[in-house]
Amino acid sequence: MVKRVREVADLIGVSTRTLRHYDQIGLLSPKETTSAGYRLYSEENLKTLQQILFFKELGFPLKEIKKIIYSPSFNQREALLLQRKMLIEKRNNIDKMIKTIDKTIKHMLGEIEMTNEEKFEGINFSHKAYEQEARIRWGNQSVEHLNAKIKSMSKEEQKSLSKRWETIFNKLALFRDYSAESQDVQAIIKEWYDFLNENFKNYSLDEFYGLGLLYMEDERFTKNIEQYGAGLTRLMSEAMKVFVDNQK
Amino acid sequence: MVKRVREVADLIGVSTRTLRHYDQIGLLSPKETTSAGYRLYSEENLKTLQQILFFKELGFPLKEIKKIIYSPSFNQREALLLQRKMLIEKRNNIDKMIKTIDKTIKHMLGEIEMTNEEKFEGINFSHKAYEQEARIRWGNQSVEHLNAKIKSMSKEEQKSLSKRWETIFNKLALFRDYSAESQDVQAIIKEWYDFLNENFKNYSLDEFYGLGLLYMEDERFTKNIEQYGAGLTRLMSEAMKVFVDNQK
DNA sequence: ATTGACATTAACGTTGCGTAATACCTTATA
DNA sequence: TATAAGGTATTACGCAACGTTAATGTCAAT
Repeated sequence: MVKRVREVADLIGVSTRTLRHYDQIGLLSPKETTSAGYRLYSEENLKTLQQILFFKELGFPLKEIKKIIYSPSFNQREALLLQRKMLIEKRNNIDKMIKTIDKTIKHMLGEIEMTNEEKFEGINFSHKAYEQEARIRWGNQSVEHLNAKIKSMSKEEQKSLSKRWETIFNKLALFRDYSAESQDVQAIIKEWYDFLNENFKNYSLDEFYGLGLLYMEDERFTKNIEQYGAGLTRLMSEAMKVFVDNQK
Repeated sequence: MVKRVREVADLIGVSTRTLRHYDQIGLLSPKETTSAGYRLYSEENLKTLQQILFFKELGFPLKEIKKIIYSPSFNQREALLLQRKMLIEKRNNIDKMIKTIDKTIKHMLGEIEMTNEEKFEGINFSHKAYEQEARIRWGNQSVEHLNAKIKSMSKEEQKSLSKRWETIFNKLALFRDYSAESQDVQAIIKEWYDFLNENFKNYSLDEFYGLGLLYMEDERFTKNIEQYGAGLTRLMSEAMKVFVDNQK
């Protein structure tokens, strides 16, 4: 009639370790033990174990369960009601957390849209106030070509473009404190030059130089770039000058 | 501009222990440390800390946060969505637990009604099979009187009665292993005698003795009393005999 | 007697810090 | 400038509920 740990464990669905643990903390001691120290559980032990698991499923900590099960004065109903309250609090917390996550994700998506737009606004020089200057510096076609290209791209392509753009500036941010002449910075500038040439049109070195100057003056652009690190625009502009000089 | 642990802790609202912990596990290391080992936090450190706390509030474990914080933004979105799923699962679990509790409490209330009824059934000797015997032993009136009394009581009164009844038997259960002659047991029997006299009718000592015998024979009664402890009926019956003998 | 299945105790690992205990560092005041 | 007072640093244990080896003992059957 009495059962050993393995049998009890399999029967009820707990681990033998759990049984030993419950014995250790005095939550459920087997009715008797053999001289060799084997734990022997009675039928009543099994019933108690069921009770314990019941309260455990409801989220009671073992200490509480110990009180509930063994002290008749401790009112089970009250304990259950208290636990109910706690559970409802937990649920409310979780609801809040879920809402926060939803908000955050929405916000992130919004930010991405925003920054993407801003990013392309920084690249899109057809905006009236700068159109004339750009024309003067670069000649007509290049600007038109650039804008047309962006507009013709699918959302996906724009995203991909945006990512490469982002990567380059993130890299540059790492060398924020380096000089414009440093190899590291120059390597990134070359990447940037190649990026523009690949995606838009072949810029002449002079045009590229002019672009650098424009960056410095265009607030939409500086604001955008400075997000990656303070002083980045200046570094970039200077580095572009150095780059052009080196190529000549 | 740099801040030491205390200042950061007060500013952000965490403990210095937490800051050291985060440093230990590599979640947030101060930008620099003095030669004496003092941690010095930069503004950027503060921003990161805010981020960490944000994710912590959403229930992320620190290990996860470590990954999330130092990874690009699209991973953050994925992590948030995953966490959302987990939170919803948790909420479902909690809902289940609450439902279980509600069911259990209802069930308990039902049980209480049940046992109350059974309790009074044990006291209610108008049941046909025992009516005659009771009449023979006690005479007619007493039984009628007792039953009439119970029926005339409000639910509230019945509950109160039930509680006193319960208390007495719980006390008796404590002395389960004592002899019927012991002072402790006799004191409880006197309480029981007084209880009956107060609430029903003045029993003569002989009637009280007869009641004790009846208990032993009536299965409804024994079953009820044995719930408080095995062998209680016999102890009680014997103790009632002793009580009566002592009074004579 | 040996073996294989089952049991035992001991002790570390996990999560996120709280809470000492003890010793060095910094700074303000005398 | 010495000293007191208050910060900070480094261990290291504690908590909850077991999981997980590791080393070793017991039981039952061959």
